[in-house]
Order: sequence, then structure tokens, then C-alpha cells
Amino acid sequence: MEMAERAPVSGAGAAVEPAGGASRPGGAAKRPGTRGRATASMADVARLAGVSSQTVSRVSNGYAGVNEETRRQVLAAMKELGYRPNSAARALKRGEFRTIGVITFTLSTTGNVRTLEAIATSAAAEGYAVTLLPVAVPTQDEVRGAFSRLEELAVDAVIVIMEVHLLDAATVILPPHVQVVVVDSDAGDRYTVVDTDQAGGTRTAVQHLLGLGHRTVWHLGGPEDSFAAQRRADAWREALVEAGRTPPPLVRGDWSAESGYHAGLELAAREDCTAVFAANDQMALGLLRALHERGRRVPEDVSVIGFDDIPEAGSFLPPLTTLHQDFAEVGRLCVQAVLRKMRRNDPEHGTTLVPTRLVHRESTAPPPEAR
Amino acid sequence: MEMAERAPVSGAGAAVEPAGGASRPGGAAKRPGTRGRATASMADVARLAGVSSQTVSRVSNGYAGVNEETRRQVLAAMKELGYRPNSAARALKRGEFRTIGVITFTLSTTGNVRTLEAIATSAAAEGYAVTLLPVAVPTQDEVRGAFSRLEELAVDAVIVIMEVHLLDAATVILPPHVQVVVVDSDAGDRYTVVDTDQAGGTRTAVQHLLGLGHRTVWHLGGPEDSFAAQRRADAWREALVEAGRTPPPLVRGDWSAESGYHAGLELAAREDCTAVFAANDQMALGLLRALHERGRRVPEDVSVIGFDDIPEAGSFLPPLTTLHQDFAEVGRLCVQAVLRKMRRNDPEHGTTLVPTRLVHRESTAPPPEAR
DNA sequence: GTGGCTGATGTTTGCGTAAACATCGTGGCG
DNA sequence: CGCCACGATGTTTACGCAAACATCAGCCAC
Repeated sequence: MEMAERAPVSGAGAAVEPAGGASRPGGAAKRPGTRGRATASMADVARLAGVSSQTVSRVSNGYAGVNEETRRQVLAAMKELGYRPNSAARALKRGEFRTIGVITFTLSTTGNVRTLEAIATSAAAEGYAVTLLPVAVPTQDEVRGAFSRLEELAVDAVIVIMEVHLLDAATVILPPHVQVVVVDSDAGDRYTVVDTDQAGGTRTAVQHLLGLGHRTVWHLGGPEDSFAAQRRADAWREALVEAGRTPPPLVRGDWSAESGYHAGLELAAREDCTAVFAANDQMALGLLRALHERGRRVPEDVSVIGFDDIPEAGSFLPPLTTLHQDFAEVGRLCVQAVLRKMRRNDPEHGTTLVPTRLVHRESTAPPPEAR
Repeated sequence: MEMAERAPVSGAGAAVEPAGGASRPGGAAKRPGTRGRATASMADVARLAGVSSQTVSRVSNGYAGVNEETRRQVLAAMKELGYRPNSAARALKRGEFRTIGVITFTLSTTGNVRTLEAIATSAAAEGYAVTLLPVAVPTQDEVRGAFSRLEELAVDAVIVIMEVHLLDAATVILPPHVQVVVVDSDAGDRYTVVDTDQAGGTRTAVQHLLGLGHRTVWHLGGPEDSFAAQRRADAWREALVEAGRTPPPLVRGDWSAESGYHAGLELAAREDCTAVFAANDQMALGLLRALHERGRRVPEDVSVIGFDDIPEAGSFLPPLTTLHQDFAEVGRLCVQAVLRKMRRNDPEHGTTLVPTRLVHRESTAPPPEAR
């Protein structure tokens, strides 16, 4: 921090030549491709300040027992040389990297991205960096590969934003000292989990529509291999049964707007379908298009409710009533949880659910027959 | 890789106690909170395999000159102890971290996210990890803070996904040995830049609409402080002037669908507006809603073209004609460029533009008067 | 046969940092 | 007055790894 305003690029390390060149046999030009200008080390700073390197270390780490005058000199020397602690050496010495690894299957869903962003922000606030490990194709080998790399990588803990069953085969190679927190799954018995309250949100959605007078609620679900989708579908069914209604057949999409459109064409053909709960906003978007094309008005003929509350949801035609997921909170809690586990070396698993919030816009209304 | 299928969690390091405990004075329980079970080091493996630690190193790094029999023994010992190279020590010794830092202002735009994803994937393919540094609020202090951290952080190079003018004040503290590549800017004279060909794409959009017979093309631009927006606006104006048309007044949004809606209400009121080029798809979405609400049909009365080709664009009402940005390619080229610069220690700046592609859907048509 | 060469392996050393321990004044107190 | 506690600083050492150099056996050529 203190050296934030040192000289611009080429002027760095101007006055004193950091040790190197002749004196160090092998290690002069460290950074590959750095024209021999090694970065200043603690020893260089110590020499310039006329103290021992240990004193530099003490200043660098903010220890109390350093004379004010000495401290000033050291800081001055640091500034002059543009000294930056070498994090590799630090990590080696301390045995921790101050880095959290995030493994994720894809960044193409809003949820994953927003969660990741929140994780990065929270981690930064705690002095941790975030290393990203995306897994392009979700074969088990891929996942395993990613984790293999993560282990050799400099991470103290791992947050997984991914359907947990993709992780199962990889579990065995998690090194015992790395704590893991998982998002987006219901594997609370085997992992520490932080997630949106899928079931609660779904119940809210269903009850909202029933409350408007709809006889039952159709569900445009996510793909079969997604636990989150499964969970929402289960909760939808339960909520209907609890209310004494008969759940209509489940219609599936794959989270994409396109798949929502296709499913929507089916639903539009059913006269008895007056209310649809879509498992995410993208599919709801496609659904809206299909209903529009088939002349079914929303919300007059059919009510639609989404899940996620993506930023665009308020601009759909009509603006979409949906369940807001607080991804920022999920990300924040992930970091909290993983750091707590790390610090306490806590092997216990816990599940933290973040509630959703119903955002009432213009895509839901009482059914035609109730008017 | 060889140790991918070693024993599950608790069985790690079963047979041989890695050195530690009594023999090492200070360094027994390294990882904080690890109940004293230190991870195995090269020395431990060497002891078990009955070779020197250097031979272990050679096996670990795949050097040729190791006897096949010896190699097998070492690999077996590694497996038994669950040995993983310590990346901190490796980084310290080698003087590089095999990590690229990505600094970005926000992950709420599709472009940034997709670019980031491509960067992470490409970097992984090159054996590099990606460390993420989001800057929540774009004040200069924030940016500076992020870079400060990056320097102490373990990165060999930096990719910036951010309007470059936000970076200017921070530049001075970039350490001289870190190569930088910037996305999303036109600062080719000061940085190496990889970006979508904004101007080319814009020209394509304008020409497409003029080609359909529209007298002129309106522009729903991005915020004033965005270079990308500025660039698209400039190119739009130029393309019109080149074609001998008079550019109508510029209407601005802030990239959001909401802002597109508000701007759209204005545009909908102008009878002479028959074609709009929106600077991104989100704003186009809002624009579509506004036009719909005001009874202006798309594309019969007004043609709309977007920019980005977000996944949802094909599900808009109507499906949006837009310019596809190849973010994956941008990300890939970023990694290529920054690694090349690193390896050659290349101080030269270059600009790489990735072309766009017109995706023709249903939101554009000839103007009413041409029919 | 002996010198040199090659391939396989061991030994030494140092990367930059920070804990542990050592030293060295100074001042307070018995 | 001398001893000791204490604050400030210096010295040693080890973190884990991998270059550089050293060693050593076997083998070929002259």
C-alpha cells in the first residue's frame, strides 16, 4: 500500500541495483524473460535500509516491536526499490496460499456467474484470491482432471458450483486437508452446502398461483440430470398435493430459452393450462414467446412465473413475475463457510439455505374462469 | 495424474509416516489446522523409494534420464504417500507461478463472462491457472487496490477485461515484469489489445439496414463513459455519412434492458424512425418491449438489430437479428497474446480484432414505405 | 589398457520469507 | 551496585523444490 505511488513503469527500482548479476550464481534473471532485472527481495531492502532482513520482514508484516525510526527507514527503502513480497516464498513459508479455488461446470448460467462474482468479492474482502477452474465438458474424467490440477494448484480450500453428482467420482482424490463447500446441490450429508432454498421458492410460486385462483399449476422443469431441477420439480409436486390438487404432467426443458419455447408450444395447445411455473427465467422467456405466437395472452389467458430474477426479467413481454435468488448472499456465505471450516478444521457438514423472494410483475393474474 | 486413484480420503499417506514430528523442529504441522498430518514432500518419497530427492524431482518433472525401474519405484512411492508437488515451492524455485490474473470490472455483462470463461479454458489448456480479481466499484482507488493486490499475488501476467480509461491511473503501479493484455478498449498505442471488431460489426449492421431500404438508421447507444459504446456510436455515424445519409440524434442507454425500454419509448414516438441499431442485445430487448407497448410492430414498422448475440436473443419477440461476437475467440487470443508476450518478453503493443458475424433472424425487414 | 565418454544417480546450494533463537543495550529494582 | 527483565534488532535455519555440479559405473576406441 505504501508504495502505491512509486515511479511509473520504467523508473522502477531506480536507485539501487538489487543484488544479483555477479554475486548470485544461478539465480540472477529469475522471472523468465525479464532482462535480468530481478525484483527486489527483502535482503535488498535490508541492505539499503541498513537493517537485517528479519527487521524488514517485521515491518512488512506489521509487527509491533519495531522502532518508529527504523520502520520509517525500511518503508523508505521498500518504496525506493519497489519492493513487493514474493507470494511464492510467503506461501512456502507459511504453508498457505490465501487462495480459494472455485470449480464450476459452466459460466453460462446467471446463477453460477453471480455466485462466482460474489465469491470473488467476499474472498477479496477476507484477503483471499480466487482461482477459477472451469470444467468445459462434464464427463467424470474432466471433473477429475480439474481436481487433480486444483490439488497441485495453490489453493487452501475449494468451492464447487456444480451439480454434486458430477463430483462424486472425483471425491476420492480430494486431498484431506482441503475443505470443500458445494453450491447447487442437496448433498448436505456428504458436503457442506450453501444454496438457494429451491423448495421454499417453488412452494411460494405454486401458492402464489393457486392463491390467484388457478386450479392447478403446470411446471416447465429443467433437465433430468440436474438436482436443482429435480428439487424444484419435487417441491412443485408436493406443494400441489398438499393443496389437494392433481399435478399435471411435467414438461421438461434444458434451462435454455429455446427449450422453453418448444415446451411452450406444447403447453399452449392445452386449453386447460392456465398457470405455468418455469424452473428458470430463460425458459420462461421462451415460453412467453410460444404462448404469444399461439395467441395465448399472458397473463389474461395464462399466468407465467419464473425462477431466478435475471436482470432482463423486468423487460420481458410482459415483465415476468419470478422468484428472486440472492446469489450474492449465496456467494458470501460460501466464503464464510469455507473459511470457517478451514480455520477450525471443521469436518462437520452443514447446510445453509438462502431464502428466495417473490418479485411480483405482470405475468401472473387470476385465471380466465375466475373473472 | 498417476495418483488419481489413490486411497480415499482418510487412507492417504497410510504406510509411511512422512518426516516431521520429532525430527523437524518448527515445521511439523504446516497447513494450519491440519492436526499435524503434514503432506508428503519429495524427501519423504525419496526415502520410501530409496533414492535421492533429486531423482524424485526428475520423475515428477518427466525428465528422460531416469531408469525405468527406478521410475516405477518412485511412482509407487508417490502413490503410496499421496504425494503432490508443492506449488509454492515450485513457484519460488522456478520464478513463475503459471497463473494469469484477470481483472474485471463486473461479471454482469455477457461479454465479460464469456470472455473470462474462454480465458480460463484456454489458460488451463496451456497449463496456466486463472486468478480472478473483480473490482466492485470502478473508482480509481478500487482499481488501484486491485492491482496492488495483483502484484503481491501470484500472477505472471494480467488480462484486463475493462474499459481502459478506468485503468489509466492504476497503470503506474504495474510492475515492469508483468505483461498486460487489455480487452474492450481502443488503447492499442499503450496496451496490447484483443477485442471484437466493434467498428466493423457496426458497419455491417448499418449497411444491412440501409440495404433493406431504410433511409437512415437510429442508434440506441451505450453509456457515455464506455469506450466500446463510443466506438460503436462513432462507427455508426461514419457508416451513415459514408452512405450519404444524415445521422439522426443519438439515443443513449446504459446497456440494461430497462434503459433500452425507456429509450425505446422515445423512439417509438418518432414516426420517421424505421430502423434502430442497438448497441447490445439487452437494450434491444427493452426496445422491443417499448415498441410493442406503443403498437409499433417489429419488423413491419420498425427494424431492430442488436449486438452481442446473447443466447436468449433467438427467443425474443420477435427473434432478434444481431451481430454475433465471438467472445470465445477473444478470450483464446488474449491468452495466446499474453503468453507470447511473456515468453518473448515482448514490449511491443499490438491490436487484434476479432470479426463479428451477422445473425439474421426476424427483427429486420424493409421499411413500410418500400412495400 | 587407459582415457574419455555416456547415462544414471547423488550432493550441494539457493530461491525469499519468517519462526525460533541469540544478542545487546538500557533501565528498573532489590 | 549488580542482576535481570525487556525492548529492539540480528543470526540461523528450514519451508520444498530443482538447477548446477559431482560422482560413479560401464563401455568404446585407440
